[in-house]
Amino acid sequence: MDSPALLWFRQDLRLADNPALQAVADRPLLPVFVLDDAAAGRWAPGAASRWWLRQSLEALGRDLAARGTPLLLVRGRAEIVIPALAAAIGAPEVLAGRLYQPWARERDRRVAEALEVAGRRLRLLTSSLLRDPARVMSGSGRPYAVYTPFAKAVAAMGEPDFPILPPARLRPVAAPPPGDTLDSLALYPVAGEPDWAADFPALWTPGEAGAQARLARFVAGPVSGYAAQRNDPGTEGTSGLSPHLHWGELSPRQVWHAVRQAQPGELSQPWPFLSEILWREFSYHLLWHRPEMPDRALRERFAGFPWQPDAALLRAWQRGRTGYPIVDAGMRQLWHYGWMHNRVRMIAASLLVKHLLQPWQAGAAWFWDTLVDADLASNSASWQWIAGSGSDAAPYFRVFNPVLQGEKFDPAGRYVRRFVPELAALPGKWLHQPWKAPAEVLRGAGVILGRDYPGPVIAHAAGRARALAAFAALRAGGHGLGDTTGDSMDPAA
DNA sequence: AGCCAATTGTC
DNA sequence: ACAATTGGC
Repeated sequence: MDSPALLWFRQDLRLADNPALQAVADRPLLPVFVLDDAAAGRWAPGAASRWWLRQSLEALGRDLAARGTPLLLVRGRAEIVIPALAAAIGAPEVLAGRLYQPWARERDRRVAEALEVAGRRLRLLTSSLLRDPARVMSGSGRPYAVYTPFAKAVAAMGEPDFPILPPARLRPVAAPPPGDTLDSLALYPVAGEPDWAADFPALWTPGEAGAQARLARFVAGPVSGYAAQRNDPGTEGTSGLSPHLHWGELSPRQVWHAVRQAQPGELSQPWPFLSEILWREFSYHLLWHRPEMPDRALRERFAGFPWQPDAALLRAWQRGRTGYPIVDAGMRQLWHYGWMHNRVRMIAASLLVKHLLQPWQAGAAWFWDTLVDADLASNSASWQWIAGSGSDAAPYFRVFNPVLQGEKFDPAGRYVRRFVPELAALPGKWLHQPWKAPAEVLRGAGVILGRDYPGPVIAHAAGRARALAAFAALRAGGHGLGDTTGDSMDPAA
């Protein structure tokens, strides 16, 4: 069989362990990436993701070109572009890794239809998850709604298959059609790298080689102390693999087996980390079975939650000016590096939805634009989890105390001092609650509250009480809330 | 993978 | 006095 194949790269920007690439065998191959923002709509990649994507496409293009099969880049509607390319090279088959976002599922259906009209077909392979979400079902034959039984079920399916090696060589098609340039995809808002990304390269190396290097570094060190170190935002205790996994520069089973090789034997040892991989799987499981997850609360009850949308409060949170140092450190780390430590994501998200009563969708939208690892499944599931509106969510009455969380997880203050430098000279005792510091301590640290650093946007006790009252009103089935802010009431529908 | 106030336990 | 535990939110 020597007919050419079209290999459609989407969120599997790698050569190793790529089932679609393996399925091509040694047929002539045209690799293509299509930037189709119109199909994705609101969920087209955000700014930080586009920065990443541009670099990753550059890397993939280099890797493919080195094997004699340059990557074709095209801007446009996939259901037009893909069938046209398949026709141009006479490919009976288009191969791609399966996507799970609602918009992508719709689009794949349209692409498949357009191909079938011309007697061709779209073959989708599982390449970005350990298990296909449709294949994991509870004993009752229904999808899982709770993480723990889901994780147990996936673990009980046994270790995933070993990764596939990258192909030794690839054959190009005889006459590749012309494509667009990387620049013309306009993944950067202006020519040259955007200035907000100035420090991204210090932390990130997008592309398959960078992903492999990051994985190797993780399994050589942090993975062994993961259970203890993962909650310390001031150290590199986590893997930092999330953006690589999002774009599929690495597959979860490559990660799984690298970790298993470092920690063979009982699954319980590497479990704290592998469990995070399974949280990602669970998020995709939820997205597949509950496609409304990015937009609407999974718990019906929350449809009537009395959120109080407020542009100024949202902006203070976005800019890292809430007056809670651990939260502000996180929001600034996010802006600076396109990434935030997971522990801090929970604290910052909790403050936004509980103390500030801002709808979780507003927080999710900000993360979508600023995170290099923005992922529709993980982002939506996690925001709903923290808001209490998700399947298997944290109960709404769990309200993080940002002072206690800061003291518990950043006891030495390394993290806050790094990202909130205006507080760097404050002694540890006051670092997580500068408004309580005596005047002479503040003076000694060179801090004037309200000028150099804001006071707390809301007192913790008041914010907590208001959040619990809102929740109580919800439980009582009422839609009103006896708040004192009057006209700012605006229950989100 | 919560917080907090009340209660109980220990010196 | 203070720590550990508990139950409601």
